Amino acid sequence: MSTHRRPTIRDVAELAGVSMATVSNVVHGHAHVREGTRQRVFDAIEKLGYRASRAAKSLPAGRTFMLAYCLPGDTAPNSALDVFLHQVVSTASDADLELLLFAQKRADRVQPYAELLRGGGADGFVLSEIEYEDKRVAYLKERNIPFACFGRVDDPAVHWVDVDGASGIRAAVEHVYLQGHQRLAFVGWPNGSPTGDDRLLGFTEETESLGLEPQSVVRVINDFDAGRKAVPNLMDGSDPTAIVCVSDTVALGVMAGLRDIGAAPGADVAVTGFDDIPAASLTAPGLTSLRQPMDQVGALLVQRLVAQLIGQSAPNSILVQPDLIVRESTTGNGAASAEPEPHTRERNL
Amino acid sequence: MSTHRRPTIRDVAELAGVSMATVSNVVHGHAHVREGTRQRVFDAIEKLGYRASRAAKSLPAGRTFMLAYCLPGDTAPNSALDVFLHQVVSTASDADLELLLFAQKRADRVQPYAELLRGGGADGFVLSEIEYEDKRVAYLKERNIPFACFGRVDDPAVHWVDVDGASGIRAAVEHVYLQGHQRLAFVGWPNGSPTGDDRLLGFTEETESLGLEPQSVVRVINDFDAGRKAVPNLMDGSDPTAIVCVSDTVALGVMAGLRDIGAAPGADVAVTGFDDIPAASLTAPGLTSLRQPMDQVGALLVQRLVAQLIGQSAPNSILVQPDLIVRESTTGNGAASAEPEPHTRERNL
DNA sequence: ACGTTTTCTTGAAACGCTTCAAATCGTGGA
DNA sequence: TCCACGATTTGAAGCGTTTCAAGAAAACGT
Repeated sequence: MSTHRRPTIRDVAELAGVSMATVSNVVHGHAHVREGTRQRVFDAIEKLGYRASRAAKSLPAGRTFMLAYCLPGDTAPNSALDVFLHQVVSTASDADLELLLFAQKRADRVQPYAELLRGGGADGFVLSEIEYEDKRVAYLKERNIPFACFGRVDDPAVHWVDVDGASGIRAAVEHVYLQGHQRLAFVGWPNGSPTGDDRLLGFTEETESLGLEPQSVVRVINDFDAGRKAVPNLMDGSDPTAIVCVSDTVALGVMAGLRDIGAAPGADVAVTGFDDIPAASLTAPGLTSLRQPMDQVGALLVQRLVAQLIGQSAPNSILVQPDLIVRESTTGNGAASAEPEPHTRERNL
Repeated sequence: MSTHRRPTIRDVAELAGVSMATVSNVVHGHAHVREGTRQRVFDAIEKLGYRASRAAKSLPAGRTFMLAYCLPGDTAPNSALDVFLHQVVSTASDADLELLLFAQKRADRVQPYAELLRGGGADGFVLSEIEYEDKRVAYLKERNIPFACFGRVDDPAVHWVDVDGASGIRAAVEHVYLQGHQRLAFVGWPNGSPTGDDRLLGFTEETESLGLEPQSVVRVINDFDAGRKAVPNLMDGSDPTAIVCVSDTVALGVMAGLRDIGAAPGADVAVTGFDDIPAASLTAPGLTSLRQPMDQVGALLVQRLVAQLIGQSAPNSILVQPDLIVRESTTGNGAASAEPEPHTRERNL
């Protein structure tokens, strides 16, 4: 019952028969501590299970020993969040940092950051869902607060990590090309998102470089139905044999749309997506897609952040490559009952 | 360039011409502060944009003003995490609490909690993925640390919130029964998980109560392929016309398995899932499923926790009801091109 | 006008840790 | 043996808040 008081540095000092200052020195590996003393202190620490309290450390240090991440405000499902967060937390923990989560409530994207900073804040921020001219970037940069972005930023001073969407799409195009497809189409997002624009760029670049004639491109919002409804238009003019999509959601819609008009995705028309969301492998035929290495991204972001915190310089921007995951939507054997790769599991939270 | 120092309570005191203690009193709404003084202090606070630093508040208070949540250790996709976390963070924020995220690194489920607590900890924990005889529950309870579980715990003293899986499955059974199905089957998880056992219970209860003869039940791990491969056995003996599944992942596998043997899910055999993962609506036919109200759960958990923190008593356990989302997998019009409900969108992180 | 109350304010200690100038130790050279 | 000097260790201040006993001010009754 007696909730034992957490041991303080004073308890350790007394047990080891030294002053609090010495304990602090030992803990911080400061020079000039005699070996015997160091040992006694370590023993005491061990015995008491001592660990400096975050709050007490913060106060004199003027740092919080925490990073912060703002959950996006909308409620759209974000299937990669768990992997991403897990990696962010783990990497941060390696640098003895913890992760504070906060959320955007209103439309204002900057306000939650300002609010958090007023109340003690964090030592640095991980940003995601970067948009062109992102207000948050401007806000944090102006205040000299360390941050790292998941998503490219057009400012050489800003640290960012992004997935090379263009390169990913190029790989998808090359893949279907090697499967013998010559007439491709691209289903993209509306103009104006860094991610969408980048992926489209990959499509035009690669089809050109393969010497294919200009291919048809349609743009829809990121939505299953939008993809589904885009199919009739798409098959109208150019009559493509492969449809490269900007996202899995759209691609799955396209697959449904193909079935609506009596075409078999995978067998009659190849389809590729992007993101490798769980649904891509929970459907038959499985959807060929590009997996974003969210674990890498998470780790790199935190490393970037930590580098800033300890004043190290490091390259500011990094592009990581997505992996092409080939499934039956581009290989044709749609009814294959043997899945090539182990399926991921879905859990209850 | 000059990174303005965050204003402290002393700055406010000076500007308002009062002592720090008075500022503190005003902020905390303590009695006996003259109206004029209160106003002056508020003005100063407003003008300076003052907010007490979390760390400085923590120290004398002996609390951290933070809740903590441990991300599950494995890397299985958890599509509902974002909604859940968002709600947890928002609700916590309403009580002026922030959310600290940490992660399990090794197999030991308790160790990360112990570690976090040693280093300053948190005022309370939100647990998920509760198992029978959960070690974490024992650990925290023993130490008198406030916590609330997402998942039922067989201990009246423990605060928990869970989704009523049995009731959800009963609704699914009733639904397919009303569609005219009499021969049902259940695809469940291996014995031993509170969630899986509960859902199975709903199936046996409801089929019995409907006066149906004992139905066949198979158990598989929570995996697409496992569901897919279970179909042949299932259609062997009892030849069910409706298959109720313990999860969407399994259900999607079952749908694929049905196609493998030439049956049309939705048209020939009805299929239901559980969890309403994004994939359930990103497939054709859409999968009838039970949506867990993760937002409710998140909010309730935090409310439970806050009640403990401020010493209020409140009912310890709450069951929330999942919503049956009917799609074409049980209504037959599998090729319908008009989806009944707006599709959710998938984003890049 | 004066002693009492009652209402407002405030000084200073305490929270646990870091820091740094100053004190103490120990050792080699004279 | 004594002193200087680097190696160790430590006392005490300070980080921003809260708290509470105690002081100051306003209000009251006579």
